[in-house]
Amino acid sequence: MGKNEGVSISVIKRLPRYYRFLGELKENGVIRISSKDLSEKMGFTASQIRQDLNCFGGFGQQGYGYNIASLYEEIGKILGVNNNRKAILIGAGNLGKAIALHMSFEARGFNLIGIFDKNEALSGQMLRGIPIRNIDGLYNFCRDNSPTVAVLCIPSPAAQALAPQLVELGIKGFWNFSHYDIAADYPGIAVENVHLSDSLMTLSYHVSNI
Amino acid sequence: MGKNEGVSISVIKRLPRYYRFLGELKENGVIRISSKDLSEKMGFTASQIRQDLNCFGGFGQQGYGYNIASLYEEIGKILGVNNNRKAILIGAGNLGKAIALHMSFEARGFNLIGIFDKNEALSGQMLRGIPIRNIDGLYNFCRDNSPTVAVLCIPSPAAQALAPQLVELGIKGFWNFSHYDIAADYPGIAVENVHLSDSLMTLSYHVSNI
DNA sequence: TAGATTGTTAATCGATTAACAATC
DNA sequence: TAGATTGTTAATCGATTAACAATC
Repeated sequence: MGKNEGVSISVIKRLPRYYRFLGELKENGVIRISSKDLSEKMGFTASQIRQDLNCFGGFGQQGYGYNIASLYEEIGKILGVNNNRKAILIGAGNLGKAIALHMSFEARGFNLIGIFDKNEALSGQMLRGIPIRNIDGLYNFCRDNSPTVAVLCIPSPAAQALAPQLVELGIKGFWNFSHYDIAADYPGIAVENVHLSDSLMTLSYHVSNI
Repeated sequence: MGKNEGVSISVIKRLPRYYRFLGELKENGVIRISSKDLSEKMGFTASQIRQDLNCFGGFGQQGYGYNIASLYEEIGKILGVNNNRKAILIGAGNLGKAIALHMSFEARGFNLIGIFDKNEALSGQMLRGIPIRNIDGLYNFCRDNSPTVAVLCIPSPAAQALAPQLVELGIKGFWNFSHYDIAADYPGIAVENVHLSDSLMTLSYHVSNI
């Protein structure tokens, strides 16, 4: 791993957006596109697009542009959409349920194999064909199934307490919806903190300062 | 409006994080904090904290640091957490339901006054004490209640079609969970596009490139 | 007063944009 | 071949960090 070590966070955060737009173009039967035309669609500069893509390889062709199908596939590879990583979801409240039911985990490189909640009353209930298990079974489940990613839809204190345990159990990545910031300082652990409240407050600011 | 026009997006995106950490410190009964101590807690540099805060005013005191309660309140004001803007939510599927039930709209400056879905079968069902209405009633509802913010939990094509109509109806801000990017080029309209799929793919990349 | 810590200016760093030679 | 468009280097811009005089 670590082949693309030099690539900056700013570039990486744009990759899913490229993937999205290229996917649409592909759906619409478009075969090729120049960085200039893509820049107009996406609201980036053509220069930035060429720079970004060149972090990973020369995917284009002078005088022609980029082949959409193959660029889409390349970016998919970079993002690991076919990696099929085993993931577990912890917390089957409103948000956890919505995430479990709503997200296309498969299309993004994940395979949701387990759902946990501390609420005994939920145990056995099915979400997406996956049974909700009691959190007590987490240790054995991880030992037997070796998931590598955990989706946290639990309150801050629970997330704070659980994160180190999950690292012990072999979790390499967190998709964290709790109010708590999982430190980016676990060595060798990837974290995406999704702070919906922060996003809502940013919107509040912008609406007030249009 | 537009008083803080010069402030960069990077700074604004950090404000909710300040607000969160200061809120916790306040809860814990801490009275004052220096930029240095705060920097260690938050993982920013002290320099950045002082720069960020000074975009909005001199909230600190030399030799003392920052008073937590008053800084918390100031940032709250900047973010508009007491603005109580009328908001509507469109799309009461899994995600819409979770957002409606899970988010503390009030604590972030919003008052959720209406929920809409095109599915007739959901009409009348209550979420958080708010009845789900049929989307057909949107026009009259907006005319009568003048909401200023719309939360979109609907598929891309629906979001794309609805956005301009909502602008017509007086919506000034979008919290958009659809796959579609609402253009930041509506003049005078604030947009927060929340792309959960993009976040998940970014995590996928990071896990593969630790 | 002396010590601490801010507010603010200057220096550095990184990311974006522009330019253009290479080449399909 | 001529035209188009990339890959890549150089220039610009903005954001972060460092430094320090002001001041509580």
